[in-house]
Amino acid sequence: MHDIKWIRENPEAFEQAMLRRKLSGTGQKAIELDKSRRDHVAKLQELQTQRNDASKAIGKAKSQGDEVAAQAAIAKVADIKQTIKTGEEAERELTKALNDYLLELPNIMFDDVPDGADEDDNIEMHKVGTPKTFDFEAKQHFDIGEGLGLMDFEAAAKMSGSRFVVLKSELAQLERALANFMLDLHTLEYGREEVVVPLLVNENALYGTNQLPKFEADMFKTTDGKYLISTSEVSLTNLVRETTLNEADLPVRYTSYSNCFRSEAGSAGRDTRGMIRQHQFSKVEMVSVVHPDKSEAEQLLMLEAAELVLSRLGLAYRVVKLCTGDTGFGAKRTFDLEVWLPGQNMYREISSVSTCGDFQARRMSARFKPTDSQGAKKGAQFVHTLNGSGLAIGRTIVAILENYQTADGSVEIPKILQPYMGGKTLIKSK
RNA sequence: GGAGAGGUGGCCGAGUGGUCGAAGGCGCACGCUUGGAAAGCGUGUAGGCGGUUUUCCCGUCUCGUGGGUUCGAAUCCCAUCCUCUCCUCCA
Repeated sequence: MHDIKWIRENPEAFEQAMLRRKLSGTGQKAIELDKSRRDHVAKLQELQTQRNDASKAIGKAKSQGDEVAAQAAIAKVADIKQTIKTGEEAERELTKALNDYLLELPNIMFDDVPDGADEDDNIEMHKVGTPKTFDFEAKQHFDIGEGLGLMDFEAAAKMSGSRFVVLKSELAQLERALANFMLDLHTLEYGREEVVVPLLVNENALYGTNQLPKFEADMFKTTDGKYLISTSEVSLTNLVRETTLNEADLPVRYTSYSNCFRSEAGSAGRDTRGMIRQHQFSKVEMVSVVHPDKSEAEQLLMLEAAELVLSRLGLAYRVVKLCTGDTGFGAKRTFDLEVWLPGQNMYREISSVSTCGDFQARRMSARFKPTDSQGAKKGAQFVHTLNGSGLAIGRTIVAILENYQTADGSVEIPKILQPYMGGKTLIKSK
């Protein structure tokens, strides 16, 4: 969420920033809403002052036993009452109108985010590894998985419908091995705190990480008004909701292995086969809560960690910087990691690392108290939040199947994962 | 799910309609005291919004949250969320 004061003081800059999001006139609209609210509040406060003065006079008169003066003051204030009541209602409405509007405005992107319409305009930053080729025709992951008899979409469809999968034996084990491998990397080498989070959250949490109000359709809602998280970014970031941290506590670095649930309402027809796009998938997530001066560096650190996961798995990938049209609602800048999939013969997104500035922190009131050079604490400021996948497990399984497939349909197990798979080196075709 | 209790400032805790944003204590900050420290003494110590304008001040709102009653609500009423205890259920 944006600081209305900042919009007020920098209307041109704000307009320019929103134009990059294909939105025009937003700043002006916000300022109008704010202006009518403030004008109203000023008037209302004037009335409240009158009422309060009169009420104090009543109290004073009563305590002195001067009933006549008290009655006079009561009469005087009686007609202000109704005006104030309607005025307070109007204030609530005006405040809500402004707030609702601000909640729907996307974050301001960094200047270095390239202009562009969609993913075709993303900028490739660098490539690592050589895309794998085979002297046989590379299969897609679902053919490999089904061929192994360890990936069952039909069984999943019977009980759950489309976009679910059942993994068995070594593939089920692979899921667990990947989670452990990734969590070890993030906790042992990057000092992240491992967290088990709620998968079901209330709507406030989702306003905080900006899934709401705009993207309700992407989520599953329970009958009692809760939502299944679409990413554990939601739960991890909300750990600092409504808190004021000490500056010395920063940075806070979390990681979590969790299931994620997406209704993917708008993606019918895309990636209908296989595990690329599922209603339920698992992911190891990174979330950092940092001092505003440190968020640039933190995003690079997160990116590095995600890259390390891929390179240790021996997977070729590239890093792209998302263009304006592809950058998410809450992000100031996003880097995607795309892994090479021989079966699809293309790079596919496997991780996304975003910095949100204070956009989410404002929404969930996550602040810290700065300490000056004398050690004295000054007023609270908003923290910066970042999130990144490290990595999406389902898609990592896809990548391993396609990159480590062999001519006879077996799949080699990447060296780094073998200790996590009981020393196994190969998932044998039956 | 049933019954009960409770949610007050950084913390503990008073306050059941009137000058209460709120006693007292703890903590913290500054000062005095001291060779230094402790103790002691003194002073100060919530946040949001708006105005003024900036290092001073004023107004307003905030005692879980949202409504209501009232000239006036931390105090009364309603709803709601959360916590605790007991029962039930259960992994």
